[in-house]
Amino acid sequence: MIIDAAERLVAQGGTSAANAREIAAAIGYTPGTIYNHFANLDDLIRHVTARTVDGLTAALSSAHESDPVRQLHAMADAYIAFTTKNHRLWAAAFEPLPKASATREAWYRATLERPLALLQDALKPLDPGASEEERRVAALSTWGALHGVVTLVEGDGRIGRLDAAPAPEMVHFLIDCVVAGLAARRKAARRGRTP
Amino acid sequence: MIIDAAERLVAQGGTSAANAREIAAAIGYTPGTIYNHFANLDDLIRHVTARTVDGLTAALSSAHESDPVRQLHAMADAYIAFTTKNHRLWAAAFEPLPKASATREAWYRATLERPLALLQDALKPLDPGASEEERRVAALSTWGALHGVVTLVEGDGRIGRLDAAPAPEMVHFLIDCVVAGLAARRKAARRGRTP
DNA sequence: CGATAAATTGAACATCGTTCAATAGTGGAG
DNA sequence: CTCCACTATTGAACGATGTTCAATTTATCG
Repeated sequence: MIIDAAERLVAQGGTSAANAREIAAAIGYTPGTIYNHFANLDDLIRHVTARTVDGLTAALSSAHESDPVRQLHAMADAYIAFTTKNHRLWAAAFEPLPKASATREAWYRATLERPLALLQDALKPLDPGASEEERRVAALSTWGALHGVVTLVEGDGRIGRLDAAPAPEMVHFLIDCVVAGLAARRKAARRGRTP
Repeated sequence: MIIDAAERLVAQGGTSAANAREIAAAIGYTPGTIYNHFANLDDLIRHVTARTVDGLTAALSSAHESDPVRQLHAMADAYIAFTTKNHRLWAAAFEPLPKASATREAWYRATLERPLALLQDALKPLDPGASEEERRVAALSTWGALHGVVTLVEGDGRIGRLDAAPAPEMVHFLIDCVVAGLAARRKAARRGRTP
């Protein structure tokens, strides 16, 4: 219930709108109550973020294409659609925290791994010879690339929101680049094996 | 002088450490003085960010390689070196602002365009047939990709700081992907022209 | 020197996260 | 039903923060 209210407030007005007093008012309680259920506000917002990441995982899961390359593009489209639709929630997930939250609970880290695993699976047909570690790096890089583009184009930061930047076009360009890069790597590996 | 102090404080402890009273104390003045020179703290931090971006521009400018591909990799290295060395300042540049700073002054936008132009120039030899607009999209995408990787690996956000992620390796992988992607695009264009 | 302009002050206000003794509510045992 | 242990909730408080502004100090120049 508290998480519901906090999620709604973050989605509407960002983390600054999700302050203790507003959340409490939204559910008909007082600020003190929140601290009986969460260590502090960051803890609460982290639960909201976990939900957001789960939403992204679901969005990525709904992309189904037979061709591996089309599958990647579909996932990129789903990614952009999700982050633009929930861009306040998404921004909250990447807000720098005043004090780096030292302890990262296992359930939270598992949540973060889930969308990464989807991407890693989607990359598998494109680079069958690669090791698991190589594929993880490729998946992380690809996720980072998508994330960076969305941040630059739609971010609310002091740098973000560069105008006239077509996010979908940029993301598809990068996906094509990753596909080409993996193909080149595979070709290089074949050449190394049978010279 | 105020900007100097604010920059030092942000570099040490992030934007939360650069509050009005600390900045004032650092220069031997009182909080009120700051508001005679800047509209508000965000305005001040934006000036700090502009300096940071100028620093990145300088860092990217110092990369000089004859081979275009090596040039890109050198710039990526310079990018990573800069953002890790100044990662508090860099994080401040991408902090989501409570209220989206509506008016973006011309001088500030010019500052943001400078590193992008460097990247755009470096991409030119790799895709000579492309239009200026295509190259801008490619440069923006590449910048976004680098930015996203660094954010994921070194970010202090609720998602960032995924462990065991080697940023340099990821960035070089992405650069190779962009190179391969541009080569593929060039090849496709040639095929289209002389079938 | 004296008057006008500019810069600086310091106290105040509102808002925020957070704490905690006091209070209200709940669910069984006798 | 009564009482008691326990839990949940409260609301007032504290400290820190961004910001304002009349009063005061400092600088400038005729």
